[in-house]
Amino acid sequence: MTALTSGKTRPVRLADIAKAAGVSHGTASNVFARPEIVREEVRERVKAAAEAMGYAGPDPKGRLLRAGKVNAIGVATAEPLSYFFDDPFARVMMASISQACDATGAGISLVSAANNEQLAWNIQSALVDGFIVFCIEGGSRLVELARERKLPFVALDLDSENEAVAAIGIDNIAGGSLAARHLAELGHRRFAILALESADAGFGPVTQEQVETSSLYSGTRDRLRGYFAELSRFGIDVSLVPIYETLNDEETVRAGLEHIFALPQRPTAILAMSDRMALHALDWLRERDIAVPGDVSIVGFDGVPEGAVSKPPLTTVAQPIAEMGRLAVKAILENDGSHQRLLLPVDLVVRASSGPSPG
Amino acid sequence: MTALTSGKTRPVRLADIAKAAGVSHGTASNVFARPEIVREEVRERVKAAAEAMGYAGPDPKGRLLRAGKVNAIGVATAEPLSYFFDDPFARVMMASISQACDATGAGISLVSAANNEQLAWNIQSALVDGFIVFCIEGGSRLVELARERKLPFVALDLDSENEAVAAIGIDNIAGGSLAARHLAELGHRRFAILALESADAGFGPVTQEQVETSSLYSGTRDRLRGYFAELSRFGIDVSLVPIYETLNDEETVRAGLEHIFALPQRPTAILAMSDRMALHALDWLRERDIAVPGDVSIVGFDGVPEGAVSKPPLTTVAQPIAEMGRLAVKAILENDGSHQRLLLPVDLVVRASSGPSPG
DNA sequence: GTCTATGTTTGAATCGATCCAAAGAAGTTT
DNA sequence: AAACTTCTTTGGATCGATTCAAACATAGAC
Repeated sequence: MTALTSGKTRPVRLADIAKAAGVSHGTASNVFARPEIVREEVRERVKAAAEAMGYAGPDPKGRLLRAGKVNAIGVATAEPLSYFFDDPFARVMMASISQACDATGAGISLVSAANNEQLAWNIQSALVDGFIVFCIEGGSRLVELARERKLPFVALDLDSENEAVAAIGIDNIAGGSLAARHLAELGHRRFAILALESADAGFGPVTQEQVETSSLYSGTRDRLRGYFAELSRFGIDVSLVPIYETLNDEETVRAGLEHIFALPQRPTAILAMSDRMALHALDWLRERDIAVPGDVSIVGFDGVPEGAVSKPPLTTVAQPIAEMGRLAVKAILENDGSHQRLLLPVDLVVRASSGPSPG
Repeated sequence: MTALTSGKTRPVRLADIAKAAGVSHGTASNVFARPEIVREEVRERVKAAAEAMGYAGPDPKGRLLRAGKVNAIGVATAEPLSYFFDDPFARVMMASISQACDATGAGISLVSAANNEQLAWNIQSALVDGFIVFCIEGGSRLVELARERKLPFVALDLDSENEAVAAIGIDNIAGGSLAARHLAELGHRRFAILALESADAGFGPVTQEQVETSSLYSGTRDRLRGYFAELSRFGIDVSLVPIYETLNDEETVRAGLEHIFALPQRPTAILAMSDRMALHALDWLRERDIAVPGDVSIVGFDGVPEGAVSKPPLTTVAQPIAEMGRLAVKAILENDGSHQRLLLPVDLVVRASSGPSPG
């Protein structure tokens, strides 16, 4: 019934309907933006013209340029886009970020890319008011790219050593201590550590020195410092504690456990630097009928919801993920030019995966 | 070292650096867009000026207006934003959509809103080249809103009866038949059905007629038709099969099971219209020591990955989720003005939650 | 009949880029 | 020396809106 609804290309601009209705484009704009200041008769005439010509309303592209604000924040990662939907930690974080955005009416743009070149372009051309950067891996380059846009931005996790970038992170050292103390107090003395990466794309057994010297991932380093500081306090010789770095996926976690449990001294307690690793470890242990926490206790890190329903439920160091998401969104939207670095506290959540040492 | 990096507002435009470098704005633009056609000496001069003035590169806002294309697709839902990260089906779908986007270099904008008014505005002002609409609930309004933008768009799930909108869906009738036949062939004769909504925000026991007459959710209706067509074929009186509608959440699923198992004739087989419901049902049954599939068999719908690792693994009707995501993205990006309605086939995936009838 | 207050409408300026036809420069042929 | 290439650069037009000071109407006050 309406005219030309099925026309292929349909470049009807505000100016067109203004002309058709016999008013200036200024008035036509007001009809949509502030209808109350336009005389009713004129308003109806313009609306009728718009309807007749199949005008879809003011094009946001035009408005955007004038207004300057996009009203959307970009969430960037160097991982593929699907990371946001696959990784448990990312999902919880995104859920909290999206709640904060919903509350303020801001949209979310996901930014990422298959390769590095694409990533640069995607960040440079993202239509956003600011960036929240997940710097899980290869963070430094991502942060640099985001910085170059000169938009408000905040890094999640303080992996970047660069003091000049705004960041929201957690106290990794305290978190490590919390986990280690819990197990030590339960009487454990033989430990093994499932670590996150300390250098790009590396996995396998490493030493404390290697982690300390590879400056790229301060999160890994600090959690380890927390573990070791506490274990030393209990008189444990940390130089004998095996550390196995994984890629935070099932395959390398399993490889790590094979390695650890092939050592002469089997551990009674495992410190995992992520819940994801801990959950994979739980599977591996169950398959081998190694009782948790009867034979081996395990403590994760992150506090993802999956940990609450695993078999057994996972003792873990919980990050205030919801709080972090909220603060990140706030930092972007209420940006005042200052860039602060926030260190949030973590919490030990004791569930059933940790118990007294069998010894 | 660099000039005014910390200035509060910093409106450096391309024209500014052009003037500073003593070239026309056209040339300055070329330095960034097609550097190879600019003489090296000039190029360096412009770049130096940009650097000195703290120019972050061409503002995408400006480029956008000229180019017309945003290079991003919007994914819209009437649920809160966090739906994308919480719901298993949505997550798998989003993962496949994001893979398709990654492959083509397109970005993703998440569109949603707390209330209906916000939703309208968010859709009207979203900077996207097209919409993929998740019309799980309240689909019709959402579809209408997206239509009004007159951008390419495609609805996921054919819940909208409106033949004029492009949509990608699955053969719900065939899917229902597949599930029902599988159980009937295993000897089951006493069935119960956990249904999705057939009318807005409704849950509780319903009759076949109620589902048939509430036209809002054709997905629910068609799955039911598939179930009943097949059960009738096996001589089962479908008017005696209890149907309980849930909100697809734990609470209402549990309420549904309480209801169903309080009936005089306990079922030996449950047909669930979503994996999410089926998984909650599995929990409920385990808590009551009702053996699956010993006492009761259950078949889900969707084919989410969680179903493969549940206890026991879930027999289900798998949707080609990855394929749907890919096709949806393709439909937006290669939009040729035509709107097609695609009906994709589904697959029965037999796992351990279904077995011979105990009778 | 002039003045003022109030309510509408106008049209130029602006947002920040890209595109392109035409002009200019420098080097080759004829 | 004129004609023809080839390579660079220029500056105006354009994308689609919003904003705002000024112009214009209309009505009521004096």
